[in-house]
Amino acid sequence: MPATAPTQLSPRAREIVAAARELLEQEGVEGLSMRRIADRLDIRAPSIYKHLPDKEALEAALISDGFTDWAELCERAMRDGGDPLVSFGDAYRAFAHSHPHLYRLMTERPLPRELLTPDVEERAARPLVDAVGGDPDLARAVWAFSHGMVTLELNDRFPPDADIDAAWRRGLTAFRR
Amino acid sequence: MPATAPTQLSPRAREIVAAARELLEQEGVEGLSMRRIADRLDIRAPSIYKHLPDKEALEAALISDGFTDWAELCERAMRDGGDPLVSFGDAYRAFAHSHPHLYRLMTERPLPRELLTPDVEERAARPLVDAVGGDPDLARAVWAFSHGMVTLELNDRFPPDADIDAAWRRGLTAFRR
DNA sequence: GTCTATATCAAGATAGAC
DNA sequence: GTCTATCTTGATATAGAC
Repeated sequence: MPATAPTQLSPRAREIVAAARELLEQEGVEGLSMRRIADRLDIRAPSIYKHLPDKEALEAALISDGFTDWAELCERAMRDGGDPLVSFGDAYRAFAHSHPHLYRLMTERPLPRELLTPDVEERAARPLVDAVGGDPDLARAVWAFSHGMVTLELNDRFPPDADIDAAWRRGLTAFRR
Repeated sequence: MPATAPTQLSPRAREIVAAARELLEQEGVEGLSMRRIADRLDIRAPSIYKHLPDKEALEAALISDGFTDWAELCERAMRDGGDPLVSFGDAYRAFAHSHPHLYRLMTERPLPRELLTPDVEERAARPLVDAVGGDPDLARAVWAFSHGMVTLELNDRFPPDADIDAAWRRGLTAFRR
């Protein structure tokens, strides 16, 4: 029997996912355990399994929510006028920096696509494709640049004196024309 | 007492690191355990601790070796003539694809810099800085683009019909002038 | 240089009572 | 919807004998 995305989570399941999200954002992917999620709700870990099938489903719910949040933020940013690539870069950076651990969960390994809310990945990708006039290769290049900047930054890979704003500008203007 | 990089590993420690590297490249970071490294050498896990202080030191040795391998590959690529950015991109991609799990270990979290072979990080960064004429912002932008492309590719984030070669070309030519 | 025995800890998950 | 009790597995690491 293939795994399928839950059409909807029960209210209680949503509460569990909300607690998991708080835990994830505060402690990181390594700290996200069924036991510790349960602690935050003052229940025992086995109770979670009455509402969600397993940990993979819980992570998939977190990732789906993350995509939705990102899509909303990005759609809003693209509506605000100004250079579309700069708006995109600013939004990308802002999202990753406000939720670094969620961002990691969303990007560090292959997606459990069968478990995600349908179409959520496509929705998250659309604003950038539109912003570059529909050129998929350019969209992928801009995405890769932004993703690379953000992860190198989050992982403290640039030297302390690096001008990270300048590197962002250098990259985005290179793609502008 | 601050942790310090081992000036040199004993011959036996080098054998352990070599076994760990094989295991890492075959099974990934999650599969890299002291027990399983020991298995490959037909010894028990506690014996490892007579040669290396702990797992962190072992990972640091793997990362140092990875930087050295990368630096050698990249230096060679830059000597081979042709467009420097294209040579760099090809080398970056080749390295990440031949050692995806080592690449992950080297990039997915902050580096244990105090434990690395001295200057190995700088050596790994130099060829690109030289290739772009010493402009550090441009070097960082190209690095971010390459790192982003590679991780999105390794994590299967591009759609099946994506023309990944075209996205690489689009990015690298954008940086060329 | 390697061993056994052990400490310590934590993870995901299930059964079945209430 | 939650509980207790439990299974199963696996991790890093230390002590001390050989």
